[in-house]
Amino acid sequence: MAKRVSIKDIAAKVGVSTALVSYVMNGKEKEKRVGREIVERIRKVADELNYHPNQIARSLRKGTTNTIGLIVADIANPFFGHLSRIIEDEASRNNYIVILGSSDEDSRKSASLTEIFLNRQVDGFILIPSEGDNELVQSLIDRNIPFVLIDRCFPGIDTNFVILDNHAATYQATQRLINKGCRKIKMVAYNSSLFHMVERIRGYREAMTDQNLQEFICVEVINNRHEEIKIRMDEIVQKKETEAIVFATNTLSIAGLYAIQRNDIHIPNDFFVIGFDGNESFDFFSPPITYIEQPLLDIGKKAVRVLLEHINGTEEKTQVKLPSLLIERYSG
Amino acid sequence: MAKRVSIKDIAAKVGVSTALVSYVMNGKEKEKRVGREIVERIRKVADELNYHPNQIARSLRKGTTNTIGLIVADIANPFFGHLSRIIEDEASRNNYIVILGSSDEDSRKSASLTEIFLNRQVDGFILIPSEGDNELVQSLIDRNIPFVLIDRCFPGIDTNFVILDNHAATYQATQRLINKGCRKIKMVAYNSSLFHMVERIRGYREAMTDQNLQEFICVEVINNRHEEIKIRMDEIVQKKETEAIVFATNTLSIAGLYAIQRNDIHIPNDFFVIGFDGNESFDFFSPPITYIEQPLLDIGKKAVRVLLEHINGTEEKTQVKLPSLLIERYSG
DNA sequence: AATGTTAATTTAAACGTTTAAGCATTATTT
DNA sequence: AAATAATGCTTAAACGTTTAAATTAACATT
Repeated sequence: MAKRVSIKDIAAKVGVSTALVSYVMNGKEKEKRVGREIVERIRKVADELNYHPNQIARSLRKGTTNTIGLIVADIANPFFGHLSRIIEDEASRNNYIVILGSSDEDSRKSASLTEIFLNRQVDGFILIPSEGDNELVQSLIDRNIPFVLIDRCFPGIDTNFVILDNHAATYQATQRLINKGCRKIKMVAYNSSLFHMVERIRGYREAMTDQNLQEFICVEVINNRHEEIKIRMDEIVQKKETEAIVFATNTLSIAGLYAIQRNDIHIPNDFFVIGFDGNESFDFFSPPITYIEQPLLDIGKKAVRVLLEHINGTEEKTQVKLPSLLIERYSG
Repeated sequence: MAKRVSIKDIAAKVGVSTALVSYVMNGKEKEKRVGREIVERIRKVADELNYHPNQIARSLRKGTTNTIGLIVADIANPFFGHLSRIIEDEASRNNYIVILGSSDEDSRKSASLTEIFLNRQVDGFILIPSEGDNELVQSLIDRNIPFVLIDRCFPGIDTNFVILDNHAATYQATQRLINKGCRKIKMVAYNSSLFHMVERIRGYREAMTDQNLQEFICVEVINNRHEEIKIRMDEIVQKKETEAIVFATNTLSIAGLYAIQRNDIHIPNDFFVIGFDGNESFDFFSPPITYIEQPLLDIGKKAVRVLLEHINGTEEKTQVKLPSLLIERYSG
């Protein structure tokens, strides 16, 4: 790579010190009282030489990189893909860029990614925490590093977060099924202590209890391993007595739909189904799937804004819980 | 943020110059002949103080950031999401990180993203070029910046690229339809001069011509604008005479399936359909959709490897064309 | 004429690394 | 004993910025 034009080159050509060039390039010519015609000459030469500031040097000096570290479970998952795009755009509007890492829901990977990103001096994090990230999150707090959790949070730790009102989401979905006359309603969830999962299960449970259906409460819990999901899902959809299933995540919904297809089950005749998060597949399944939709745009934008406020020194924690929207179709 | 431990702090504590610390931290203690016990003391203190090197400083000094700029059309699109994930992993294995930008197929955006990334001194790019990126690509060449194009390339410009054998892909798909007895086979493609689109159309055309069906050749061309796609797609699927459609991209396939659903058309009774790129939706559509699959893993890995070779000084261009796989289902 | 004020510019340090070059000291060869 | 080599370390510059402080020049005020 040909070496790039630096502030020195401009200074030399104009016959002036680098300080002046820096002032002008940063629009501080008024504040620093740089002479009118010097300003012009610097601007002109910078233009001629096609000067672009070296952000690395700038970052080293200023101690700030205008970079956000974004850690998601898996960027290949469209749910996180969408969120990332929204975050990217909102960051870009504020002159930040995003460096990206996928944790695969593995707390060792998220820890390793945060360290790598910190070595690169990111100004803060947007983190989708994995199970067991409590320590990581606590250590970020201890080191006074700005961050905001999205999608999930830790009730015992006082952090910024922007999440869905998960309890309300599954409560509403379950209630809809009850209103349709279902009694034996199941929730299929991950075997996870993460708060969003706990809350989704609690929403389902509470809806059942509130309608005096506690005896029918049944939460099928699955470990997040590919083979296991498939086997367990087959078992679950095969059970004759099931009247309805609420899936607790998008991947579980998809896996469930695959199982339903595999086992030649007919929705809504055999039982009802409600999915989680939007997905094109929900539209093409027959019948189209009723699902709980998250306000991704709001979550992403808010997360960036909160993060930037904290990067800029805000101390009080911002904790946002956003409402879901039940998209009503023919599967439940 | 509490200020981090630097090499100076270690040097001070051990009572030695920063040079030695640097050597040890970079595993050059043999080469630079650092004393055995000094090495140990430096290691110990670094550990105690929990030293992590500041990559920004390192980058400034070395002129290399171990960062790849990845520009895709839209990270929210699972096709690019998958590819990004593969690239992220392969980069990570080589100690590189990825900074990400979405161009929205807009050549002004890709130009602006490349500049922003260059200011941050990325070592090279993996670029999914947009229509009109010829200039951008040429300017990267002129400035001697390492990059590799994926998914698309410019036949007139000698660059690295890793792409699908697009011609073979649609040739094969079209031929399958012809073998099934179809004559009036359409291709639905974007109105784009990008090479992958041109090649996909050419593959279709050639398959038709080779079977003496040139009189039936019909390429429906659509501009990549949301409303237009919807309207045109409705028109296209409504035409009675159509016997089969080959969609030229994943988004077109999905849009086509939506139109088919909207217009209450039955596949394969009304006509056959072959889609492009895998998608869960293809599995849930009834019937499951036959589609052209790209070897994403190979594309992503190869792209990273080629890029790293060029970052490390290789001069000759690497141009890779990978074969597609036709996933045969019941829609065509 | 001395002093103070203001405006315009330069100087130089700092950010945290890397690394070529230099300098002692000790060991080996002649 | 002198010359040479090997060992182990330090010095200091460099990367490209930013910015507080110093300097200079011009002008205004006594």
